[in-house]
Amino acid sequence: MARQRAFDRDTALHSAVLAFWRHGYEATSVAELTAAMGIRPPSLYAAFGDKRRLFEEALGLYQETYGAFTARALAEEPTGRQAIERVLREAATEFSAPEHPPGCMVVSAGVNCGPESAEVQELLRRQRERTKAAIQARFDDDAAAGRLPPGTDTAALATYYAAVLQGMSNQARDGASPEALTELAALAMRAWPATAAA
Amino acid sequence: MARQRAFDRDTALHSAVLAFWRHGYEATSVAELTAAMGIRPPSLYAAFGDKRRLFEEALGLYQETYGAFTARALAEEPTGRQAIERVLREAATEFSAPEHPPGCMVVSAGVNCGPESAEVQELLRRQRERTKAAIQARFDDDAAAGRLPPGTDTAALATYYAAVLQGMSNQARDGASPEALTELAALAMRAWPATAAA
DNA sequence: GTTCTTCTGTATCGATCACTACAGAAAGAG
DNA sequence: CTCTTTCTGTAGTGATCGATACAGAAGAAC
Repeated sequence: MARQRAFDRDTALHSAVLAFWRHGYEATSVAELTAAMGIRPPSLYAAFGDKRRLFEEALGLYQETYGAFTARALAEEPTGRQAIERVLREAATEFSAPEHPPGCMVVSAGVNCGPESAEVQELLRRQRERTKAAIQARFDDDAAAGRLPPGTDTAALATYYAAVLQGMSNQARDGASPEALTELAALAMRAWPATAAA
Repeated sequence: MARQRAFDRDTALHSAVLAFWRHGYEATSVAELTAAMGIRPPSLYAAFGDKRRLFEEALGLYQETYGAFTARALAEEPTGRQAIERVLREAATEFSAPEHPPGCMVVSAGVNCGPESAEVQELLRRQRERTKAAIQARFDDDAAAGRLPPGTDTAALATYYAAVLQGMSNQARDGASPEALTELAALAMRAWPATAAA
């Protein structure tokens, strides 16, 4: 029927992920995006709508790839404690891997945005809250199974570990090594409430 | 001799602190700054040089006022443990105080900057490292005095608490209450190494 | 081949960016 | 008063922002 796209949409989207991850939403210009994606502005707008919708798609791809280790650990580990311990341990490696920008895109890509990108900030904030809620859900399982002391505030515990993850992302952006982040993760696990019986 | 300035320089600088604190360095435009400071661009440039130097001065004022609680706690408390415990406790209140933007300006004002503001990012990064080093120095005192188990990695401990502080700043920016942050701080203190003798 | 549709590249839109030229106004020196 | 100096407001600099108008090119239907 018509002319077909001359570039691979998924490859271009992946390049956009890396660009947004490195400099954040606002600081990544369309000119920088088109250069990274190897296309011209009209192709970008035809394929992705506008900069905001491109970011939304990029964030989705990030979650399914680089950021998927969190959901995987939370789903696969038998206990909340083992789940969060694995999340922190894998984050230490992922956040400082040299193959891609440091830290976590969900944590850092929307920090310094003006009011005109309030939608994007809100999108990221909701994602951070979803992660925190998923962590707390596993802790609630532990509490229900008696693996946490009676009366443990699982919401506060989830907030604590969410903050540690965000702090690890910041440290990685400041150049922390995988080893330093792994030590950090191990220290953070010492805050886990002691159970009376094993 | 000559016409004198029609605005109060310190008051204007304080307004600049709040503007930079809220939206970060790059996302705060000169137009927004002049509006917040109640002056016109030529007055800003005559009094402060340019946007970057205004930010440097604003950061200095922030450190002497809103951000001074950290240095104060580290200087005044008798032990490293008491110092970091007070830093976290006061940060819980300061980061979520309704009188000013949430979180810590040193943590959040330079996150999403492009390469053209590398100097500002580096300025903030160095400040974060100074704070981490100041924390570790107090931990080293504790280690030398036998208040920490032999062989304790004080650098890793300082990295951990620096990350917790940054995570608390992020949580505050996401709307965490002073109470939630205080609970977070208390949990973070549970990672403190147990000493064999008291 | 012709037609239709969609993509691509050039070149540009108005708006905003950090920043400043310029002229008038204000205040002390004489 | 005049002179000198510095500040203030208006207005506008070139550059870049996100986003597009337009025309030509590409490919399938016929």
